Amino acid sequence: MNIKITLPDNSVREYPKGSSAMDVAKSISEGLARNVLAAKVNGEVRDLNRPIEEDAQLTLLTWNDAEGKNTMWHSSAHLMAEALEFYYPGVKFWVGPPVQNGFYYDVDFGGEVFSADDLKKIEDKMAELAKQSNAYVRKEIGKEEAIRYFTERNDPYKLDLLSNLEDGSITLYTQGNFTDLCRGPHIPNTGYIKAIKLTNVAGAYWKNDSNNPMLTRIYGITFPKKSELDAYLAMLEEAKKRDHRKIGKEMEIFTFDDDVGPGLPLWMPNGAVIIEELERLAKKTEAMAGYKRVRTPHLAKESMYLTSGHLPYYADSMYPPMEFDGEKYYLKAMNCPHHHKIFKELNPSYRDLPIRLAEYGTCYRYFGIEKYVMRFSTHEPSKLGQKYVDNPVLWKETEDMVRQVLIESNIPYVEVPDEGAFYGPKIDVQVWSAIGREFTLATNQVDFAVPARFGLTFRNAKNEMETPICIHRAPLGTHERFIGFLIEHFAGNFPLWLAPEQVAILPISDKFNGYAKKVLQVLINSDIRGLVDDRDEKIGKKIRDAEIKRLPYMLIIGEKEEQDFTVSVRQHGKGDQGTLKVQDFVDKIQAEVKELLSV
RNA sequence: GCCGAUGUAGCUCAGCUGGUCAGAGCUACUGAUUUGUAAUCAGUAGGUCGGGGGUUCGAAUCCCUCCAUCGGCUCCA
Repeated sequence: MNIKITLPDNSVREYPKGSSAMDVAKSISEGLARNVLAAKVNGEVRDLNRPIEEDAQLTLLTWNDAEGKNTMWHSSAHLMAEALEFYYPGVKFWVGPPVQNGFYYDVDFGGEVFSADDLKKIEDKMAELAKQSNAYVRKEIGKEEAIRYFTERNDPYKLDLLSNLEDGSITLYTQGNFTDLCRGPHIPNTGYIKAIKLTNVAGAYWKNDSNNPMLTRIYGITFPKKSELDAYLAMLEEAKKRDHRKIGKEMEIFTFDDDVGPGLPLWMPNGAVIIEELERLAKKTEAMAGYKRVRTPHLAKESMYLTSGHLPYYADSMYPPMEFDGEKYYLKAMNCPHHHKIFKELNPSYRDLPIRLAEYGTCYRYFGIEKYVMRFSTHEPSKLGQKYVDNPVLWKETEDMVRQVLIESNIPYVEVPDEGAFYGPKIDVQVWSAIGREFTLATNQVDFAVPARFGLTFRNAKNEMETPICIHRAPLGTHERFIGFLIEHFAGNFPLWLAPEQVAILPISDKFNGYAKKVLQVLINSDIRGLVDDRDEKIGKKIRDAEIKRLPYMLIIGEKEEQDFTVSVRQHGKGDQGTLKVQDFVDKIQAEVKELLSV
């Protein structure tokens, strides 16, 4: 008897009943049979060798499919468990799922410390076991039998899992000397795993509950080819090189000091230049949009944050208050309450609206990149009055309004429930750093609560008092985050307008230091940031150092240049660009900056 | 808060089974060299080995404690 198998391209093939997905793969091509890792049968991911008993939609999953990768990594977790059991007989296992980049297994070593130094021997053992190409064997088992099995093995974790499983749906998988309670699926045998790297060991609470004991979580990743592992490791190295903490220090952008305190950056001269350039751009943009600048103090009394309503929500992320004359003062964690006070003093009429205020103040909160996404955060109705201001009508109104704006402006976004601010919905720009950390860069927040708390009003056209709605904006987020993002995005190779130092003037020998300084003066007079490397070094060394410092332009000058009042231009990463008159170089730089800044 | 790692000269790191273990490279400084597109040579200087306490005849090294940094504590057989 035959069954009909429908493949993703909608072609239909007939096979004897009970054929496996592997049989299908073999019938299509030898290469496919070699690369296939698992099969999706009628939407369910299954082992390749399980017989198919009826007509089915079949997708053969390879390393190029997320589900194929996950199957491989899940099987790798079992392989790691086998290796661990070899060296640590009696260890207990909790769960070992595939994750974003690889897999982990949570392990109870019974008090023994397992540290990163122990990873290598496990890795080696895994490689040895992988070579044996042991099959992953599936076995269906009754619940009672399963309970007996894991009771005998004195395994409280698997018994805990079993307690939530239904009889008839329980399976064990065995490869080599290791058997685990597992729903599968798995790759056919351990030989598919060709490259192994155990990456990290960390603590993780059992069931993610800090009241529970802590298990040892071991992270790893595997590949079907050695070359893919090498590429992955190279990618990690590359990301590490972009880490803003490393580059920031290297380029003398910012530093931290134990005496100043954690999370309190000291912006060095190079960092200050970047901040000032960014603010200059932001100020210009805001001025064009009708914003007016204000300045407010770094402190405010507790009463203001009680009025605004921030204190209960932000207490954890604000520094503790300082007391003076019986009053509590807080370092400001946000500008908006101060700005509400200014609004009140302005006492506007509807003709004055909207009032647009902007400030680049220092706020205090306790606490690489190629992609970003607009995140529209909304509230969770069940949490009104707790996490959110209790005003369901305004929530609905403003959320609909913001959604409409996003759609009409053609801005792609993802909607995230239960992430709104306590006073209203918000739009964030989410980015991912080179080292994989997600954070919020810029934010726009609708606020229909705080203006009322401050008693803000304006006079409407009917000469009645009305409460305004406030929109909070943080176009740059914090300097730390924004500049951190820029560092990683550019890997420290800032565009000309942001580069702390734009031009290095490199005299061939000290005979030309005088001319170099003249050229520097011309640059300075033209608002170009430059320096002269007048060290007693050979030109090759000066160039090398300027390249390492990521200086966008180098001007090499010697006898020829001095005679003709020219400079020999070299561009960072691009090499020799020929000779220009000094004034032509100035024009070129100014034009380039202008072009970069005209968005 | 918890688990693990790390903290040695301005920077990157070696030394850490206790006794020529206080080192290297870069940087800085001095001198020689006067250099044409990614490292000239030589010399000099620089450190309470994160802070504090303890064990010992003797501690960078072992123990305790505190501080700071990094990774993790989300992806449920």
